[in-house]
Amino acid sequence: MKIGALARAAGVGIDAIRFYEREGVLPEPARRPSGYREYEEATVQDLRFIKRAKQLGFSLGEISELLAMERNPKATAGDVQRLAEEKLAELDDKIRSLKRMKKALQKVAEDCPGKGPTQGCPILFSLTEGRHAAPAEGA
Amino acid sequence: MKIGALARAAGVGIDAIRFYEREGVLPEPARRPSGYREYEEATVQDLRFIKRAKQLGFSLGEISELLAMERNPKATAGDVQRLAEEKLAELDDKIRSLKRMKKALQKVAEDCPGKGPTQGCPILFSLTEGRHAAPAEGA
DNA sequence: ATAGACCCTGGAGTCAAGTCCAGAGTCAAG
DNA sequence: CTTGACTCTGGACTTGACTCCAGGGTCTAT
Repeated sequence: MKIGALARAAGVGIDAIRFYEREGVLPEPARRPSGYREYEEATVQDLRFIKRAKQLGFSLGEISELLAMERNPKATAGDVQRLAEEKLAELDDKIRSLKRMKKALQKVAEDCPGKGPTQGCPILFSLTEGRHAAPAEGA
Repeated sequence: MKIGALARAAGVGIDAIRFYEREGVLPEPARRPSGYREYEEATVQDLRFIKRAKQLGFSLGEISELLAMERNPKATAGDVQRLAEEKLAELDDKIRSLKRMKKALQKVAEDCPGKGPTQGCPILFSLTEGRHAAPAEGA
């Protein structure tokens, strides 16, 4: 299978495949005498693996690890679990941080009259005066 | 006030201030004959405004708009509110997306025995086989 | 044999929001 | 006057995950 067919089969871009190979996420494939990359069916699965892991929030670096574990007979399910738990914690942090932002913005926005001059807008006011949760630095 | 004092007073880096000026977020300040930037007290407030707006999730581009509205007498509280609501919606999207990821990862991880070979790990299995409920991505 | 689709490499560009640097000039204190 | 701290400019670099390009070579169907 040539790279174009692989890309279509896996639903990724050709450049992304070459990029994964440069970065070591995927191994260098066999080559035809012409230099064309020649892929096996299994590589479609590898690319789908990468796609799904990305959807779960893993970075390419982490996906490399995951792929390496899959291939390494000495790796254990515990290793994979550890990575998954780190990622879960990371996801939780991000969610919490975003929720904090959302709450703060809602709080600030709820009294905005939605009309009239900006002077009456509590959003700008709170950003300007900032007497909310802002810690005083360097008194 | 020179740039170093301003940076300390506002709690940002000197380079960040110069960057904001280059990007048009802050106006170019007055200059001494030597070329040194000379700031007014009020700029400390502008920088704090930027800091807080960033904490609420606004990008520098959006902060420029916010600052422009604050200065433009024709801008209304409704304009500000619109921006805030867009941002709130954006925040919500991100939270939802992250939660989706988290759920999917949890689902996949909950059966992982945490020991033994990777063959028994449902995390890798689901990434490889992908026969779980693959959440349709945005499109 | 030839057209047109496909592939190769290496490198540059993208986005955001800065940070870091060199080399030169300026300011304040002693 | 001399330090030493500060500031100036312009440009390069960072992170992550690609995308896009030029200027070639190759493959396949007719």
